[in-house]
Amino acid sequence: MALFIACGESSSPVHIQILRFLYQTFDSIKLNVARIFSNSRTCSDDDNLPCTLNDIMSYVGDQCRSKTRHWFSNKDSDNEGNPQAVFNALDLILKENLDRLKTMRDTGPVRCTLETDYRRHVAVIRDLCLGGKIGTALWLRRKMIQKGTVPDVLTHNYLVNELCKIGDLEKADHVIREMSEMRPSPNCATYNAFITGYCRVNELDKALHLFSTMANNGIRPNRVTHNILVHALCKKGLLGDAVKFLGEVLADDDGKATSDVITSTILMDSYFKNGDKFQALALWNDMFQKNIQTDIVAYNVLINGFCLNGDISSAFAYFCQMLKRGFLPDVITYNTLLNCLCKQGKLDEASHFYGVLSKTGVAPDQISYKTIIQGLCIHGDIVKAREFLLSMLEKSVVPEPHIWNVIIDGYGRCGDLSNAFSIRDLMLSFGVSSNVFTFNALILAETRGASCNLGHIHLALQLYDEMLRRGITPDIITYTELIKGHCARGNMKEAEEVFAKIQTLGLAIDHIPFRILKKRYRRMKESDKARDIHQKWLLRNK
DNA sequence: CTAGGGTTAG
Repeated sequence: MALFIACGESSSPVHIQILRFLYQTFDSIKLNVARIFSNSRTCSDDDNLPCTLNDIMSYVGDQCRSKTRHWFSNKDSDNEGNPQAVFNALDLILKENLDRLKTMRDTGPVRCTLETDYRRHVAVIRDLCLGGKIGTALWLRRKMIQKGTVPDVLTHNYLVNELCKIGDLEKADHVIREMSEMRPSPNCATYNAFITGYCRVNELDKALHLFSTMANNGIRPNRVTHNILVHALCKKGLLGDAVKFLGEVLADDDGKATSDVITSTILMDSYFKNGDKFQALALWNDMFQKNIQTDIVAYNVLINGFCLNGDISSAFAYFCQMLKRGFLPDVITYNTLLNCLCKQGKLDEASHFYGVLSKTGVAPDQISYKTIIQGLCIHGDIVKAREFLLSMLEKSVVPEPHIWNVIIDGYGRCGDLSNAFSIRDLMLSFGVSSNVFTFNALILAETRGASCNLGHIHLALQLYDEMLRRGITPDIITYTELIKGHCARGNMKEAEEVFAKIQTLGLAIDHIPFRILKKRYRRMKESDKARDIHQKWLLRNK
């Protein structure tokens, strides 16, 4: 009934199909929701509870949406129905049903065997974790435990992993404690997730401490554990410690020192980043000697390593080798090489390579576009950069803010204010909001105009006001640009005011604002004031 | 997709 109302009076084929679809998918969803509610007779004291109902609804809604989308994509005719209207209708129906289910909850639980009940609940917890609804997932876990059914270690690991991913290590710790005191006992994957969590928030010492307690708890760290810590050490620039660590843990392994491709990849990457391509290559060759199967990530690290070295011909040599060995390059391989070509100013080759990329079925991503558009802008080919932007729009890919900003900046730097602003307007029309970088690019465009064509500094100031009105916080670049603009016009009083403002705000300041002011005072033969600025600079560095 | 490696960056 509600469905007919929601869909309107039309009974076109598409609506009938939607109806059929809804009735097919709805039962399973209802079941899930019912199951959740059937266990919630007592109110939880969990602090996450207030969001529970919303979470369930959005969870169910998401499932429905994705199914609907899938359903739509399978139809190529009768498809001019408005999907948003369908989603609205769906939401409406879901809300009604949730209300009904609430009533059901009070009148009696849904009958089901314990085993299917358990399996469904566990599956819901897993899905909630993967969907980022950790609060609801924890709540459901507690409900299960209160009913005397304890989720297995795998399900707990999903919970721990999600908690660590959002950085709530306190709660992860709490869950793991409960696991240790009751059941299920944490396993190696539990610890690995927890260790990764600490590494992610840069608490390496805690991660290492956790590692050292594993043996006491009767859990043997595995290769994954080692890789997590080796990677974290490398990322902190402690390659030497990483190698030492690896040597120690492998020595404890009764000489069964089987290294794997991931460990080698981590170390190889780190050697390259430390500028030691010989050690990196030694590792690569070692992998072949030990008959370790390489993979595409290892190749990407190798290719990127040579790119970092500026050795583009070796990078392409290994690119060819990987093709010959039957490894299909992925978008990261292409982006790496594309970036290298752009950095070296080989824009023609980069464009050509981009053409190859798109013909081999590797879809370019935002990074591909960003790389090539930025390369083109830096090397002055703003026209071509703009063409790439438009080609994205033709493919219905909405560029991320950074890409728009690069083009706006490109126009600004070559003095084309009208195009800079028209791209900004185009960006807004696609629903992408300006950010601090957008405004900085526009302010730079205006102050550049001001330096050759005295009189436009007020336009830059207008932009600054607009920025504040929109709640975008100016950064050091914004203020530096304003100082530059004021100096260009000789408004030294205003320039000094902005300079003072930077210091009041306590923004991290570099040498640029000092240099701009000093230079200007020197040019004005105001050597006292120039010296004054210099003194301030020296004072800062004390 | 129970846990581990690679590409961008005004």
